[in-house]
Amino acid sequence: MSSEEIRAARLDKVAQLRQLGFDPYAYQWESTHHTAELQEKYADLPSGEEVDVEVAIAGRILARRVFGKLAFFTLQDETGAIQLYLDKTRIQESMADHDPNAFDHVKQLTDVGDIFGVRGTIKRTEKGELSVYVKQYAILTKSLLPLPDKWHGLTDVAKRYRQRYVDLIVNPEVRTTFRRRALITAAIRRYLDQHGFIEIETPVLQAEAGGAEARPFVTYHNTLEMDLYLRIATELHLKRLIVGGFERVFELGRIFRNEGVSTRHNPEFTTLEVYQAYADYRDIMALVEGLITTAAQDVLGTLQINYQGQEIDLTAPWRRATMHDLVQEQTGLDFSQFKTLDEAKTAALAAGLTDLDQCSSIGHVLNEAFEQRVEGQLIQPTFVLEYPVEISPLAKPHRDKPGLVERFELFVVGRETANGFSELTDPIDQRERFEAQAARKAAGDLEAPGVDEDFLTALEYGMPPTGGVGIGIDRLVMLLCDCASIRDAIAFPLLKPEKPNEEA
RNA sequence: GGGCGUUUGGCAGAACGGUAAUGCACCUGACUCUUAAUCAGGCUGACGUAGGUUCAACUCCUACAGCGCCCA
Repeated sequence: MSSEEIRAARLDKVAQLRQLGFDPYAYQWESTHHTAELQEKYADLPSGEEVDVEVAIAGRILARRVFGKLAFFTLQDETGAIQLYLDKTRIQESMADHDPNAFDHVKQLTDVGDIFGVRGTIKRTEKGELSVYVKQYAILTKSLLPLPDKWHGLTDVAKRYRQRYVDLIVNPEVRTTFRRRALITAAIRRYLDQHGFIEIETPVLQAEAGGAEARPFVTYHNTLEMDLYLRIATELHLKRLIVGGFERVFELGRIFRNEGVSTRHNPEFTTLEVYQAYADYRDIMALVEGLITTAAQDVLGTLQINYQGQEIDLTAPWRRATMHDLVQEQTGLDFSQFKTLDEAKTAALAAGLTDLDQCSSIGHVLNEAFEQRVEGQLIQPTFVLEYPVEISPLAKPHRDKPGLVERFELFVVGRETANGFSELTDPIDQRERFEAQAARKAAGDLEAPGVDEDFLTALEYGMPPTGGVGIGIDRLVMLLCDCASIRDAIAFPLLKPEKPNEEA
């Protein structure tokens, strides 16, 4: 039978239900329990025994095993599943008032996929399966479309992302991931709240997208008749709040970058940015350790995690090493010895590094060496310290090391997971760095932002010494939920439309 | 953006260039302890799109599209 015919057959059952006086799209149902509660509460009930308390549950029918005068359904709700024991004699007796043929109807008119509510007692069957021994039932929502194969499930990844609702129904571990994701963000907010931080929402629509280097999405405001950009970071507005007198602020929110899509990149993703007045980057590193270990401990109950077959130990304190030392470790190159860009490039090429044409400074070459040789090696959590000023336009110069800034990035399983620094508070220095970026923008660099004059004005009023950090929440969720792709950590990742639009 | 791979019904999954399997689902019947229920019978329905080669294309070629992996 074709899917159209299956759908038609189910629509016919909808009509039959209405004819019998039942609403196939009910309005309400009162449950007394979730399935997981029942499974836990009656875990020790011996086989063959019944408990004479009445319970009510609801959920989706995942499987049907129907006999002549007996049927077993598997009912799934948000918490798990339980078997329904449907006995003809009992059902016909209990429902005699409003449906003398209740048992025949449950056989004829229900399908796998329907939303079903039942009331009954608890019984463990003789074969040992805890069940709700049904007295009354109601078809709460009739399903028209068949679910995927009960045994093989839905494995086509594209279909899983496009029809996440089906994925969630048939792949329980997907629900675990998103439940954990919610617990992780809740744990983060709780931790920050306990440490005196407040969350303030900053604008998504901006006249100038700054605070990072990335191509923004452009949109248009009709009545203002102007282009607006979706934010690429929350940094500059949160720092304005520090200028305004808030000492501990954060925002956990969505940002948008008009860049490629991959297993580690989605165009919209979630970051946490935190700013703490009177703190420097060392204070912030301790904060990051506290935040992530607390979230992991709260949600997973352990700091020993397995990510895609690798054992990761999140126990703090984490390794701290400078970018220079790590690059030297992997390549033998000592970048502090180089005096000119040419010298650095020549040595780097000799060491086997590639694609250095774009590098416009020694710092860029160092960063390239780091990305090519070091990043992927940093499996256990590692803070990489002291970045070149050329690639860190918002960080404060290092108090002891010229040419470097007080910045760290956290790497776990070879991925950048957090990026923080002692924030630059000198408005004159900041203007020079903005102008260097603006020059690159003018030269055609699509990722370089322009000068944010209002932010400079804010700095001229004076920002206290401040430490800040951004944490990629999707990547943190990937790590803690063992997701191979960022698309497994985002409920509805961006996908291209399956068929190109026919219009214009 | 480049390379490689992949795309077969609602789902899963086969097919030396020669009639497009099979399982689940679906339909009919039997069945009061099943849990991938079983047994008997049954219908239906698909080769991503557009071209090309060929007597003949799911199969070979080209382009396009979606998805995946690797690289940028």
